[in-house]
Amino acid sequence: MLLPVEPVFLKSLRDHVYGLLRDAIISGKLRSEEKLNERQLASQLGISTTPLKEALRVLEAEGLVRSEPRRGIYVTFNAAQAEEMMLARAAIESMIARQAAKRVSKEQVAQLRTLIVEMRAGLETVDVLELIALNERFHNVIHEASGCGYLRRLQSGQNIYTHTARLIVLSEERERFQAVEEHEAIANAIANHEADLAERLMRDHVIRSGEKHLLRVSQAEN
Amino acid sequence: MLLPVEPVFLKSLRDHVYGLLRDAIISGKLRSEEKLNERQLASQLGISTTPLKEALRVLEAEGLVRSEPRRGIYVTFNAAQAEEMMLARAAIESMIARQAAKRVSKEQVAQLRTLIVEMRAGLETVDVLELIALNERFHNVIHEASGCGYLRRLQSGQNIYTHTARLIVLSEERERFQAVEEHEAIANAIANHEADLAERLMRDHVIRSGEKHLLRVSQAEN
DNA sequence: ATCTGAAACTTGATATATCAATTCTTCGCA
DNA sequence: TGCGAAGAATTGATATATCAAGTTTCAGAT
Repeated sequence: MLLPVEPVFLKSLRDHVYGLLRDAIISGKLRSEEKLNERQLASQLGISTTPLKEALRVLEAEGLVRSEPRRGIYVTFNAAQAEEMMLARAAIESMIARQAAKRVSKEQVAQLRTLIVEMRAGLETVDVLELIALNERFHNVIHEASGCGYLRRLQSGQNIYTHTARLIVLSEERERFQAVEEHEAIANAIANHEADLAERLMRDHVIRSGEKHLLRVSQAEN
Repeated sequence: MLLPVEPVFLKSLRDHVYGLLRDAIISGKLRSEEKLNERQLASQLGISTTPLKEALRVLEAEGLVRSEPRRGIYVTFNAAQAEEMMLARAAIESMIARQAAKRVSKEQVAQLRTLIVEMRAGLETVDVLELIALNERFHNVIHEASGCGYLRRLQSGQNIYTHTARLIVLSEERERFQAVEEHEAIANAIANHEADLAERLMRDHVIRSGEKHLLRVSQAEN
């Protein structure tokens, strides 16, 4: 059996550049209000301006850069915006949870319950990587239960936490416990089709853990 | 005194084309799954492919078209997505209302109260255009009170209602009454700094009136 | 008749050249 | 010395040319 091709080669140049620039902006390598020169950046990356321009348009649509016609392109990202992106995540993710509570199937409820059990077990083993994977699967089940492809996509655009940030946050025992508690409450609300409750719990969960991530990020910068 | 130049000439070609295509997709002139040929479309519009490609990337970032590398660009918009965009609007707008309730100034509270009074007066005069303008100003005050530039931007990207749709919906007396009632309740919640309440009221308001808009749109299509 | 594969064709991906608006520099006049 | 206009330089906006992946078509073998 053959392995799939490395994703890098499947992505187009513009997608690659887009990811590159996004990471640079989110991680702070490109500072806010820093001017980006299309030609210079293109030659620096060893590409032409066409794919770069397309990548910049996507970043502009996401609100990470601002383009002033015939003047320049400026990075637009700071702590305040990071917080707003976290709030956006909370808003969208909680709306997804709301819809999931309405449409979840019995199989999906079972999946959620299984994941909760595994998370509880994971608390003991202290394997942070596994907990991160479980978290992702948990949210994925909810996303699928919601049946909201557009919201899911919109939500993924608000993601600004790096893998290392997740590692640091989940390495705290208190955080691990609280996260599992909250996940269980959310799972129960969805299982019971309590849309309002699921929405509220999810919103509070994302905001609370988000504030913790943001705190870590700002600490890491100083 | 000179009038400002027509906005058309201030916008770059790509922004113009972007708006053109977005309207065409939202209004249904371009059907879902319809294939867009870059060259054909460019020559049809009388432009080169460069600004068109940039416009298409923005639409792709917004989830209105889907680009399959070296295969084609396909329109992605249907009734289900329109509903999800409305839900996204509700989620984000309610998060904005939540923040506004925390940060609103006394002057802004006064502005909201004034607008409510004007809306009540407008109910009698039946000037729909003025009501639409008042609605917009009402939401704008809340947006400014929230201090959330990013959320505001994200929210504006979820707007799919045309001017005529607004006209039709607000031409119903029952809808006008209910909208003003809801606006007043939201204004009170924000004035009293009741973040949770403001969020919930705004969410329900956007969803309720949104469902009405969507109903009108789907009726207009058949 | 069906399947295979190579060639022609289509089309998005990428590169390069040109255009035009903005900014910067500099020279000259008050 | 300071202001301002002209022109050079910069740079994003736009147009055009080229490349390469994917699709289609059709001849030829089984």
